[in-house]
Amino acid sequence: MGRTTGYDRDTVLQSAMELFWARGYHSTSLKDLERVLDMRPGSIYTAFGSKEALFCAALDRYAINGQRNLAETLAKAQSPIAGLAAHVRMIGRLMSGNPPSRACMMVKTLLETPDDDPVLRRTVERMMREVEAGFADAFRDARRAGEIPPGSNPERLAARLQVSIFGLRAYAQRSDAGENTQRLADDIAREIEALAV
Amino acid sequence: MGRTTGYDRDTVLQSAMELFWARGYHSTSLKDLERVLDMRPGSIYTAFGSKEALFCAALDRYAINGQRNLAETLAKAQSPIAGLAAHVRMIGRLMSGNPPSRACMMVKTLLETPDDDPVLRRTVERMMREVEAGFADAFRDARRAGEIPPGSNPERLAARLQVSIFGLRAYAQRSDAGENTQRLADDIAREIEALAV
DNA sequence: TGAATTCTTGAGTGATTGCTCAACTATCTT
DNA sequence: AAGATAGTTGAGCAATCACTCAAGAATTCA
Repeated sequence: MGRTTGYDRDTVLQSAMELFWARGYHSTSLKDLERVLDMRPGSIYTAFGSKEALFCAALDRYAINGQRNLAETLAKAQSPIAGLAAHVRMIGRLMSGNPPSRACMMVKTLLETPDDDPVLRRTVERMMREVEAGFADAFRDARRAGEIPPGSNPERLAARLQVSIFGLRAYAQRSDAGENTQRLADDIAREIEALAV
Repeated sequence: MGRTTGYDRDTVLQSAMELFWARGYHSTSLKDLERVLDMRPGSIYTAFGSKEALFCAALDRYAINGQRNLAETLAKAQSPIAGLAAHVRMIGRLMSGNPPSRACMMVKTLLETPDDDPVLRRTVERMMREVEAGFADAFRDARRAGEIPPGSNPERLAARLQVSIFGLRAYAQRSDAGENTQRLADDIAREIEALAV
């Protein structure tokens, strides 16, 4: 009973994610959020508690989206290595669309957060560990299947891949990156494929 | 004639650079700057004009530092490829010291600046182009000297290297990166060395 | 229909932002 | 010593920040 909410929580979270992803945490004001979410401050605060909590919920949505994308690409691919290479090529293609930002929202958050931030920093680092662990799982699968040499180190390869993707998407954020982004994504994908025996 | 300045401009710029590098542009307030520079707002404004102009001067100092480091490493090295590999290994070592931030100040600026920022964004992108051009010069030298295959593409290799360094330093910003940073730097250095015939 | 409940509203909170400027201080020249 | 010049000071400005809360609106119960 009582009055029903006049917004759809999922839609609102998606909009918040896009805004935060584009502008970052500090550069996004509550006025911006009020406009984009079409909600008044009181409603925002009863719904999410604080700007920080809303950001965390938005970041969570972003991370879950990314994890689902990776899982789907891996599932569709003929092999783990082919899947990882396809994932990187897809990232390259995504940059040509008009995403809120070409840079990764997790990296943006990592870089604008002080080392000892108890909430945002811990949250984003946990998410990064999960993504990295997902890569490591795929490399482990590849090793088990004999797709890459038995001496390969999945954790090491996973960290190296995350570095490449972090870098690719930071580079892509340059407004003068142009066609380089696609080519770099392809170069990185080829490096992954070159791991196969 | 007239009163002499009570501060050393070079020292002040160094302090400003360290603060901005650590905290980023938006999260650094003038109160922070007043404390770290030991200057009152009036002095800061007569000396630098605005927070943005001071940031640009600090960023310029950062970029010049980096360019000098690269040039010195390349000059000391036995070959261009050896020099680039040494540069990457040096970056890995720098992360173990206590730099204001493990992430690159240029990347931090790129990621916290809107696409159409007329000052900060154009400035940082020009700097990135210069660094990338420096890498390309070294790869061109290597090709001319026959150190890498004649069919190598210096511009492409330079972009790929910049991506690796951007990524490495973003990864290193994670407080849980630990010894991975050193190992990743070494992995990247080996990839460069593997280009040699 | 009216009480109970839930959600929305937006003016307003104190704190902080980047920045200014009139008063003041130090140094130079004569 | 006195005037001219250059640099420093810090109280304070308008704007903005994240956030609050009393009042009003919508819905469900009896």
